[in-house]
Amino acid sequence: MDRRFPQYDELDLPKVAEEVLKQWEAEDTFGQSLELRKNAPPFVFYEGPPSANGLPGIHHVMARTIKDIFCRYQTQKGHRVDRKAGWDTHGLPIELGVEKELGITKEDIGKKISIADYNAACKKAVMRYTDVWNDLTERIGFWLDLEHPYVTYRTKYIESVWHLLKQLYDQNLLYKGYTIQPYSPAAGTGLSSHELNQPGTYKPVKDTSVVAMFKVKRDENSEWLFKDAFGDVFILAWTTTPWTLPSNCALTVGPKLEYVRVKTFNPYTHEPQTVVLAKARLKAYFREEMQEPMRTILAKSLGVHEGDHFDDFKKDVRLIPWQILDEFYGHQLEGVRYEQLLPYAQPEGGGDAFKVIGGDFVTTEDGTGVVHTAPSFGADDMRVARQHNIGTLTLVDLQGRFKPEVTDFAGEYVKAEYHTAEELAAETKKQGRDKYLSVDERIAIKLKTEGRAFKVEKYEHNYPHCWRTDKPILYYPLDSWFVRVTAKKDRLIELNKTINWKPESTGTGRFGNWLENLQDWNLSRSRYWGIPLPIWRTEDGGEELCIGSVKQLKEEITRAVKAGVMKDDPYASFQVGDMSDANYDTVDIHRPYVDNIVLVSPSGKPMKRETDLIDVWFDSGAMPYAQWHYPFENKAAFKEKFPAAFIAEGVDQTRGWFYTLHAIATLTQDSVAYKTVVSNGLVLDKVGQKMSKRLGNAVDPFKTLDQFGADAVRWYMISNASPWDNLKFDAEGITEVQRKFFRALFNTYNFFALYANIDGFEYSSDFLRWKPGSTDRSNPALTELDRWVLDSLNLLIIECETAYGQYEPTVAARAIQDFVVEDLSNWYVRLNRRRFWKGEQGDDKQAAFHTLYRCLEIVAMLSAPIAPFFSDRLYRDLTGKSVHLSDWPLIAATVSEGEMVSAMRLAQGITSLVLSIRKKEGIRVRQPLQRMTVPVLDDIERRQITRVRDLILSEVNVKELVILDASESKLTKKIKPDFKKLGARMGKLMKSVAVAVNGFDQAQIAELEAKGSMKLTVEGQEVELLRDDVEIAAENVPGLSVASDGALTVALDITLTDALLQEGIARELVSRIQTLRKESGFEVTDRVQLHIHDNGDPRLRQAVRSHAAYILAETLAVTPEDQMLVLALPAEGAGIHEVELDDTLRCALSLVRSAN
RNA sequence: AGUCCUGUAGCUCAGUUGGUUAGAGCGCUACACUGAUAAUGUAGAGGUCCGCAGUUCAAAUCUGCGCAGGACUACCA
Repeated sequence: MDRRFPQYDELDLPKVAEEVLKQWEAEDTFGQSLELRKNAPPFVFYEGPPSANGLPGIHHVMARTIKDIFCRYQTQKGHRVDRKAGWDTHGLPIELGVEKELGITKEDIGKKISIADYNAACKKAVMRYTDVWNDLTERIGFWLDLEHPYVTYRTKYIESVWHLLKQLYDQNLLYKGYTIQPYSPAAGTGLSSHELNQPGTYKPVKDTSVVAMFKVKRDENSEWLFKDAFGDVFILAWTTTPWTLPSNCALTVGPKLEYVRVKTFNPYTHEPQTVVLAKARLKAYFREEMQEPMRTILAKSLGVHEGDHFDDFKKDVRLIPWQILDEFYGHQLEGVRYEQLLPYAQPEGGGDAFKVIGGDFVTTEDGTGVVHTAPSFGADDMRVARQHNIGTLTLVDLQGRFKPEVTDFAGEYVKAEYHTAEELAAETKKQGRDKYLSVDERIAIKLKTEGRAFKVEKYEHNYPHCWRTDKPILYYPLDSWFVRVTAKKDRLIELNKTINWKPESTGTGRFGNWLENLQDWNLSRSRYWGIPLPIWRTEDGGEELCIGSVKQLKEEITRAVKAGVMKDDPYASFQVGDMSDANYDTVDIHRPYVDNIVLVSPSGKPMKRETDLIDVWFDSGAMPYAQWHYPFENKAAFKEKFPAAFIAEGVDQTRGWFYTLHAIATLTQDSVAYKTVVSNGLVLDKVGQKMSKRLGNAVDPFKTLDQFGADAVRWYMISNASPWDNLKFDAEGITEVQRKFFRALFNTYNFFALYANIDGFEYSSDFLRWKPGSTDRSNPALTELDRWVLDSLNLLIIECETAYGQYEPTVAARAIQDFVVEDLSNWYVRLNRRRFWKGEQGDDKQAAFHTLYRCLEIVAMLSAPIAPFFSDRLYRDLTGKSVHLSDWPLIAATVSEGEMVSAMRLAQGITSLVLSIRKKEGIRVRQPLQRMTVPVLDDIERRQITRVRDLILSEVNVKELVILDASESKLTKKIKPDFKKLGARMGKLMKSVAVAVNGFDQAQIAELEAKGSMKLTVEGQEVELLRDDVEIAAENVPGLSVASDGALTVALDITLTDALLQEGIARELVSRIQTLRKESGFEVTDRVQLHIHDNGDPRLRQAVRSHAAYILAETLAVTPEDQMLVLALPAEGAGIHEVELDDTLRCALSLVRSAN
C-alpha cells in the first residue's frame, strides 16, 4: 500500500511537539520563515525583556503564546516579523537576590564588599536562568531570536540610554528636585514602594494624636469669623505625628466640605474660645446634650436653669457647652491666615506660609476635616503646598532627629524607636521622669499648657516600618532627578488615544486616568546595580554636564586630565568610532567605575557624578532605541522598526513597561511607541486564587508541557478565555481540549490518510476550480455536502482573519474548534464515510477526497498561530512543506452562493427532529421507514430542503421526503408576535397586543395571511397588525407522528410494512457482520466467505433472500448469492458466531477470510 | 482610599443595536448507535443571569447604589 500520507496509531501531542521541534532545529524553519519574507513589508514586534534571575512560571507560557500567535499570523499574512529577544538585567529584585545569597545587606556594600565585586555578582546572577528561559521559549514554540538578544547591562545599551537622557536634558525635561519618599532613618536610605509592600511592613501602632488649635489672625479676610466671637478664634487640625507640627506651613480644607464655627471652652484651660472644624466631625468632639440652645431649652423644661449656661460652665469641666455660630463652605476659609503654632523657624524658599488652602484629598472620615500640612513630611502636603506656593520647613535631619532650631527638643529622635536602650535611659534621666516621654507626648503637653490643644489621645493605626531595621519609617524630602513628563501631558494623552488597546478599557481607564493625573517621573534610585545617571556637577551645583555618549565622556575626560583634576583616562583602551562589541566590552560604565571619573567644568571646577542610578523601568522603556544601539548604529533599522505594530505583556505592566515606552517615545520622538498593545490577565489556579510558592498552587510549566504538549496547553489557554480575562488554570481543561479538538482533527486526518493511501489519492489544486477570477467556480462533481463544508470553510477563513486581525485569538480558536469538531468531523466525515471507501475511482470519490484534503489543509493553516507544532505536522503530512512557510489562504469564491450553510442548518434541524420521533416511537434508526413530511413556509425553504433531501433521507433512514406547502389545509398553524418589530410601533400597547395575537384561532391566522394585514382593537384603540409583525409556523400535520422545534415541523409515517421490516433485518445483519469483521481482526479491504444458518424463521429467510446482493456487497463477501443461506454452516469452526438481530430474532453465521 | 476588570447551570464560557420560553461544551441520569468506538446521537435533570433601586411597553443587556473576587496605584492629617 502506498503510504504517502503517514498514518498514526495514537495521538501523542508531547511527542509531536518534540519531533517537530527537532525538525525546526534541523532545517532552521524560523530562519527560513524570515528569509522567505526578507523583502516583505515589516510587521514590528517588541519583546518586553524578562528578568532572567527568576524562574519562569505558567503565566509566562500565556504571555509568550499571545506574542507568538500574532507574530506567526503576520508572517503567514506575508510580513517580515523580526523578533529580537531581550533581557532585563538591572533592578532591585536582582540586588536583593544577590544580597540574600551573599548574606549581606545594603549597608555592607562598600564596606564588607566592594561595589565592583557586588556589581560583578549581580551581573553573574542576572543571567543565571537564561538557559531555563530559552528552553521554555523553545518548548512552547515561541519563535524568538535568542541568538542576538539585547541585554540592558551592555555598554552599548547603556550608551543609547544615556543618549536618550541627554535628549531629555537638552529639552529641559530632566531636572533635580525633591519629593517626599518613604525613608528609613535607621537604615539611612530611601525605600521603594516595592520594599514598602513587603509583608509585615505595615504594623498597628499606638501613637499620640493631637487636635491642635491654630489661632486665626484678624484681618479683612477673616473678619467674618470674628462675628460674635467667644474668646479667640482657632482652626482645629488633627495629627497622629505631632513631631511634624513644628514644620507646619499651612492648613488644608476641602473646598466643597461644610464647616462650622463653634462657641465653646478649651477643655484643658477652660478659656472661652471659638473653633472651626468640619460640620461632619462635630459629633466626634462635642456631646450632643451639651449643645446650646438645646441644652437651655432642656434645662428650662426641667425647671433647673435659666439664661445663658456658658456662664456657669466651670463648675463641671467634663461637660462643655457648645453652640454653632454659623455654617459655611471650605472654600470660604481659603486665604485665612493664622499664627504659626510652634515658631521655631521660618519656612525656606520664600513661600507664603501659614494660611488656609484647599485640597481635594481632604475627607471627614476622621480628624477635624482640616489637614495639618507639613510639606516636608507628606506627599499630598508637598503637592498641595507647591500648588499654593507655600514654603517648606524641614526641622528633622536625615538621622531622624530634631534640628537645633527646635530648641526644646533639639537633637532628639522624633520616634522613640530610633533610640538605643541606653540612649533611652539617659534621656529619661535627663527628663527627670520615671518614664521616657516621646517628643510627641511632650509636644502634646506643651500645647495643652499653652491652650493650643483641643484634644489629646492615643490613636491606633497602621504605620509602615522599614523591612530591614523594623523601625518606623518617615516620609522625608529626598533629592531626586525627575523627568518632566507633566510638560508633555497633553501630548501623552493625545497620542494614547491613537493606540489600539486590548482590551480598550485598560487604555481609556487604567492607563488613561493615570495619564490624566500624571506626576513627574522620579528617575533616581540610590542603588548600585543599574544604569548610572550621566550627570556631573560641581559641588555647589552651579555647573553641570549631561553626557550623551562614551565619545563625549572620553572627550571630557581628556579635558579633565589636561586640567589636572584626573590623573589619566580609565577608558583609554576604547577606540572612538569603533562599533565592535569587542571595543565596547573593554569599558564598563557601571558603578563604581564611572564614580571615579571627575570632570572639569567650564570655569575649571571639578565636577562629580550625581551618585544616583536611574529607575530600571527607563531601561526597558528605552529598548526600541537601545536594542539597536541607536543612534550610534543601525539608524535605518531603527527607522524601519519604530514604532511597534504590536506589543503584549501582562496588565501589571500598564504603569510599568507600557508607560515607560509611551513616555520616552512621546518625549523624544513625539510618537507612540506601539500601535497595538495586548494586556493579558493573570493565570490563577483552578479555584481562582493567585498562584504563589507560598500557597503551593503554582503550576510547573515544564511538567505541564511534558504532560500535555505545548499545542494543547496553548490551545487551552487561548480558547478558554480572552487573553485579558484572568485564566483559571485547570489541567482538566487541557485534557478536554486534547480530547475534543485535537483528537477530532487527528481522527479526521487519520481517516483521510487511511483511504487516501489505499486509493493512491493525489491532490490537484485545480480539481475544485476556485481559482480567483475564474468564472467556472466549482467542479460539478461536488455534492451539496461538499459545497456546504467548503462554504463553511470559507466563512471560517474570513472569521479567523478578522479575529486575528483584531487581536482576538480566542474568537479564532473557538471558531476553528467548532468547525473541526462539529462541521467537519461530526457531520461532513460521518455522512460521507462511504464515499471514501465504497466503489471505484471516479469524480465523486475525487470530490470527497479533495474536499476533505482542502479542509484539513486550511485548518492546519488557520490553527498554525495557536498550535504551531501539530498544525505543522498535519500540513507536512498533507503537503510535505512547513505550514509556517505557507501564505495565509485566499478566500475562495463561494462554491454555492452561501446558501448551503443555511440549507444545512435546516437539514440538521430536521434530522434531529426525526431522530427524536424515532426515539419516542421506539423505532431504531437501522429500521427503514417509508415517508416523512415537512411543511415549508416559502419557496426559499422549499428549495433549500430539496438540496439537502438525500442527505436527510440517508441520515435518518427514510425513503421519501414530502415537502408540503404551508398553504395546504391539512396543517394547523401557530402564531407568535415579533416583539422587536411590533414593540417599536405599539409602545405601551405591546403587552395587550401580544396577548391578543397569541389568542388567535386558525381562522384569524388564515385571515392575516390572506389579507396581509388586519385591524385589532386593544385597550380601546384600533391598531393595525401586519403580516410581517408576526411569525407563523406550522404546528401539526394530523394523523402522523410529529415533532417541532421553533419554526420547523416534521411528520413521520411510522407504518412498518413487511418489506421495510425485512430491509431492517438485512441492515441489522450487515451491522453484526461488520462488527465481527473488525473483531476478527480483518483489514477493511479483506474479502470474506459468508454463510448464514437458515434457522427456519421466515423473517430471516425472506430478509436474506431479498437483500442478498446488498448484504454481500456491504460486507465484502465473495460467497455466491445463492449459497449464502445454508441449512448447515461449514465445519471450519473458528469462524462461527451466534448473533442477535433484535429481541426475538437470533441466528448463527460463519465468517472467514477468503483466499482470493 | 482611588482607578480598572470579572460576576450567567455543579465546572468553563457564549449571549449582537434592550425583544417572546437565557444558550453551548464538560460533568450527571436514561436510552440508542456501532465501518470514527478513549467516538457519536436522542432525551432529561440542573438558572432569584451577584443584590437592591431606577429608566422602559419590555432589562442578563442601559443608569445609580451596594456586595464578592482580582489587578494596579497610593497611603492619610
